[in-house]
Amino acid sequence: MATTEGQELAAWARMLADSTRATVCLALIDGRAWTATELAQLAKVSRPTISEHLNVLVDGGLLTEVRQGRHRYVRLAGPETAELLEELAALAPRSTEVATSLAAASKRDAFARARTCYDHFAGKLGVALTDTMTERGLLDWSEGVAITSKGLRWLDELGIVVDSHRGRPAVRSCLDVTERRPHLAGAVGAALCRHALGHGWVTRIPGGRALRVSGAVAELGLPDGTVRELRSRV
Amino acid sequence: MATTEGQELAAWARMLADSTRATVCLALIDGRAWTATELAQLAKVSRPTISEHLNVLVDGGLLTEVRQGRHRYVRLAGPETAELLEELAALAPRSTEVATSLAAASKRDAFARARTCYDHFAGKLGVALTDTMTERGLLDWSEGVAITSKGLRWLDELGIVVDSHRGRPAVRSCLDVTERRPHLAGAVGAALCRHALGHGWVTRIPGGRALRVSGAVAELGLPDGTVRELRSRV
DNA sequence: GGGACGCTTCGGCTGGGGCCGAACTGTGGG
DNA sequence: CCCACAGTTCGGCCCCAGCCGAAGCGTCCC
Repeated sequence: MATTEGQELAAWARMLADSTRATVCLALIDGRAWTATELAQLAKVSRPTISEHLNVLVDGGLLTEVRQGRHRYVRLAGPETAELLEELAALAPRSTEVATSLAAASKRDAFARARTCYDHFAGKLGVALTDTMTERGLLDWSEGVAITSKGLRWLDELGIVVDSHRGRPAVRSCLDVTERRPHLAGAVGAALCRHALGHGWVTRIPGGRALRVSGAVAELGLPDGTVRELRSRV
Repeated sequence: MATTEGQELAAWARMLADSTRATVCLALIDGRAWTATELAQLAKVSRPTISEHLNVLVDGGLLTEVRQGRHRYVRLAGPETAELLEELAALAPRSTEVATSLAAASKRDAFARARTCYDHFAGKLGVALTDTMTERGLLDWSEGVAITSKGLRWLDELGIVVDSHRGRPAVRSCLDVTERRPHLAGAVGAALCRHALGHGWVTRIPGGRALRVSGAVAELGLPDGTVRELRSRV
């Protein structure tokens, strides 16, 4: 007998139904490739254990792996996967955190201010950049979202190369979890993020997806006030 | 120690990680309230078993229940839940169905043509209705989606009452799983669906979410050609 | 070649989750 | 008042998934 729709959904959900695997997947939303040992440390389990978990996730199509020498690198299978995980993580929170430490609060602040969502910008930074690009006529939202010829010229002037392989759409809208408004995703979103990271306009804050924003981020055309706000309080 | 984000996500996913529970949730996407016994029959498990599963889902916030006399009615907690399930079910399909029976094919056809997505229309019908409303200036997509004053007047003329309680947005865009284009959701989408069902313009095909479309659906302003297409092949 | 290192396989332990039948509770109807 | 019926609780069964330590495999580097 054919597998029913319910069985398929259950099989899929089962991949995330273990806290070790869920932790791994959430960590991978940063879009980078992690080694098995790194993930074992993160999830606080032994290497044999993480090895099995990664097998499950790769076999299930949630992750892809690249073997390089004696290393096993895994990453999320694609942007759609990351977006779905973001949504799930946002919808799951029945955590009624009452007393929060100062450290946790400032961490959450940094997360809300600027972070990566898989391979593009999110948080206040992501939304502000999207807004600015729209105001400057670089994006057109009349029918979904599209990049204008002016937008393409702008990318060119910045020296940003967009590789839109495998039919990935150039631009795509992605709902921001903290801002509840759309930010820019797609190949262009990824290219902008890669460019800014490569030039040190933003840098990753270790241990999470949060970003530290430097003044040079103004190169992306953001208003001075916005840049100042994004940089305040470290 | 506080529960980590990974544990929360895992706890949430665990609700769907059982094929019986997953089957139940998918059945409930039709937006109706089902009794425990009905669901037990559907999922082919005993009544004690379904009772426990429903406890899990209600406690987890995925379902809400109403007790009426000796009956226990459950339904999905809300439209967002339904939409998330739709997305998950659409992303999960690693089913490589090769040989499909004629019955299954015609069933899938009916499903793609017209169905409910929780409490609003989906499939070709949902997308066509959304397009028509947009062309006639009843919806405005310049910034997200909104209903125009002309749209409100149209609803009034049809005698459709929109109850937008608990701050549910009047209109909302929901990605159609089969058409891969947005269709109308939100309180207005629900009201249109309820109205059409109530007047017999569409009727449910038993055993699923698919709808049978009558010629009277033209009352919603759909072009003749579209109506004919939606009605063809039963 | 040999040792360090990243990862995997294997065996065995353990807990928890899903399932049912039987018995129980509570509601509704004649 | 008694029976039919919806749903629940209880006890017990079984299976599987997650975990680890020990041992094995393959790669890199000196």
